[in-house]
Amino acid sequence: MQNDKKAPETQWGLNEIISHCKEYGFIFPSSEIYDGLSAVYDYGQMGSQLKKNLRDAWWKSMTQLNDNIVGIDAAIFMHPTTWKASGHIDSFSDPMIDNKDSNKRYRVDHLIENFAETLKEQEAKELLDEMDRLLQADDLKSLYDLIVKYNIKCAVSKTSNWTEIRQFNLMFDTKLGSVSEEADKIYLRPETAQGIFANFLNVQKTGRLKIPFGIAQTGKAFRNEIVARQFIFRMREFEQMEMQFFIRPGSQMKWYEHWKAERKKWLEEIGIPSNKLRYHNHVKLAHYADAAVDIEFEFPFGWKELEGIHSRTDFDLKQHQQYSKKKIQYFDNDLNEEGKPIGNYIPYVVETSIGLDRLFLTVISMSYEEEKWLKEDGSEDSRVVLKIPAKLAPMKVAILPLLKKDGLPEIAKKIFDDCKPHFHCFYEEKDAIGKRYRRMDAIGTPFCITVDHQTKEDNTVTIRFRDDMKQERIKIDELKGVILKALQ
RNA sequence: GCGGAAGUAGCUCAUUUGGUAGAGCGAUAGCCUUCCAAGCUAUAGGUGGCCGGUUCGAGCCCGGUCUUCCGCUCCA
Repeated sequence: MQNDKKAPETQWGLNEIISHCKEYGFIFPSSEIYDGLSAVYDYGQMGSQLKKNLRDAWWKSMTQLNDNIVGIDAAIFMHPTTWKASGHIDSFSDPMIDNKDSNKRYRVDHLIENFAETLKEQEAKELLDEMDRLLQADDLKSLYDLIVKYNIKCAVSKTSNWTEIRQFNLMFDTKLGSVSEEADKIYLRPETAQGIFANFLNVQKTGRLKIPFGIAQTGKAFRNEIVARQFIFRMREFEQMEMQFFIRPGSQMKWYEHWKAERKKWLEEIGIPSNKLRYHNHVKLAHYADAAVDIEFEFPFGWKELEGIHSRTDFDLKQHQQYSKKKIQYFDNDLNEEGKPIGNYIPYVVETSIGLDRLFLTVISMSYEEEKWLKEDGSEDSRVVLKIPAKLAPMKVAILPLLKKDGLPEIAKKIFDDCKPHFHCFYEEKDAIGKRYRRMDAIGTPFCITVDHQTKEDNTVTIRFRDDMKQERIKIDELKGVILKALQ
């Protein structure tokens, strides 16, 4: 189809990956039997396992391999004031207006500001003051009147044929309480970070944690994106893996550089090719950040953000301190140059934030291959294979009797039962062996164990490697050890 | 949200001026096979996205609607 911006060196693109994900139980469009739900996807039997493996790998690297990082699991619902404090209510709800002739959409403030630049200084100031007042008051009707009064035109169509002003907010809201009239509006969190900030004191005190330390969390977040496209890259419901690292003020650049390097290193360690990763510095910074960088991956549709590292200063904790009227401070017992404790301060924060779904898409993108080659008799052979790093693969091992007779299935089932507790195994005796290998390739199973007649003589089986299709013969007794070693 | 394109079995598609839908692959159950898909047999699976209109009769014509894709708008 038309969407296929395939990387130049390959014959496949996003569409092939989407099809493959659906065909083999990785990802389905949500509510497909009801014609689907835009920009929402379900993870299937293979996908949910791969996703879990990625989440587990991240969680382990953060909370187990760093002795100064702990994990939490905060609720999706938070007190509405949280989002006042974080700035999400004010900064990310923009009134929009469309021009009916050009179909161009504008943010109302941008439209008026651009127009103001054409006015004399005094007039412009009056207009902008009025705009600010109305924006503050959420008075969309009067804002519309203002646009009409000044006869502001669309730059493209040169007309002032405007739609009504509509409020766009990226946050989903719902009602807390079963009686809707008495209920309060609450939001589905648009990021997990605020659950960490709101629990800063709880975790720091109960964990007796000393700065610098980090709090990690994985979980769902929700954003009402205007346009959601590119498969699971941008979804309305998605999963974040975030870590907020709390540090002494003034040390933010050191830690920013530290995590910038650490995170790219980790991505490479789990198997992402380094030539598919790059940094992209933010020029325009968000209201809370004093430095920000993306780690981008080369997706089938181009270089896009996979993970962000942000120096968030003390913005968030300071905001929560102000809105909650609770002192959010840390007493630092380390001594300064004068030999006295450094004392109280609001910690600074360096954040690492990666989208689990984007990481999933990254792994699928880099793993997917369509291979073709000539067989010995000259005919063409091919396969689709997911070369997922073994330790991330959803299915680790397939146990296959070469034939469905002569006692081979019985031996294979025995091996299957022995291996089951140690890693995810799949047993299958149907169809020719080559066909079963192909099916395992398609879901990315790194190892196939085949039981043949020789097994009955010397207790050996063949182990077949997914990536090069080579085989080795090994003793059944050594099987578990060999595979466990390969999965490390 | 606007504009354009598309929507027939799990997948890829066919049914050439409207006459109650087929194939390949896949799946399932067998058979045959001692190592890399496409050997044999059988079976399942579609109210042709949905609703309505024209017609004796519509997958094919018309209208609406939903969904997907492409472009634009937005993106901490």
